[in-house]
Amino acid sequence: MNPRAADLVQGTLDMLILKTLQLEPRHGYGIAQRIEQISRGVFRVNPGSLFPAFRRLERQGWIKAEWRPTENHRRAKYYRLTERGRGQLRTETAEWTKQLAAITRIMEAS
Amino acid sequence: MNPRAADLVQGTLDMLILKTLQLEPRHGYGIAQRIEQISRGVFRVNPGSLFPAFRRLERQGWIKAEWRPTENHRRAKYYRLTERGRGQLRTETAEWTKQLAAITRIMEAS
DNA sequence: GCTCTCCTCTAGATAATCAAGATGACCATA
DNA sequence: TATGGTCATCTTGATTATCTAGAGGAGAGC
Repeated sequence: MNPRAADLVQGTLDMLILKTLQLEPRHGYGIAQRIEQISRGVFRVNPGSLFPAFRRLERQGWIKAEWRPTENHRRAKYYRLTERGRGQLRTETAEWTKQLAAITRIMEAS
Repeated sequence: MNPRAADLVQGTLDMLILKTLQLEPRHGYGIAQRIEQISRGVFRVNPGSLFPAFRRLERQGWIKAEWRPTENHRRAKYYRLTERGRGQLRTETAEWTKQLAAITRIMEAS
């Protein structure tokens, strides 16, 4: 069996997607690629997780999709962060920081 | 509605339980209390998550249970970490560290 | 007797993820 | 023209960790 990429820490995918869109709109495939690259292969996001996440985030009004040609003259659906999406990113980042600190405290308790 | 304790980051409960047992055996209720205390109330582990986790960990041979009286002369099931459990704790800690670094890289990418 | 706290445990629902594809279009090469 | 690679979207079905919302028992204090 191949060395498998780690499963995503459940609950973080939405935050990672929003974060990935913070600077500029991207299409789904590009988002997955970016997460894989920056995580240095630790997270390999699978389409069966990615596309349901897009629908979730769209339904909440945090991202918006638009069909556009890519640089390679192919069609792709570009997602951009809405204003409410930026707010949500801040909220989720704060929550993550809090939980991270809590886990760290437990892991470092002597 | 009361300010609710944050949901556990999914996948970390097993690690937190093993960690809590690292120094000495504890009973289930005590484990939940300790996690809540050290996390300063961020995680409020609920029995419906806790006891299934115990069965999982026991089935894997990572913890072992034994009925014993508490300091208050009540019966309680004390769980202790097995040798294999200590190995598993090391493995999960390493994996968590790796994933944490990956998430941090994504969250800090400019 | 009564209630509070300690402590174990269960049933059912929810929801995020995974595995394993299908589909189609552009592009390079034979 | 045929073929195969890679870009790109999307689906179906299963798994599984968690949550909500309890039940139940037993000692302690009043």
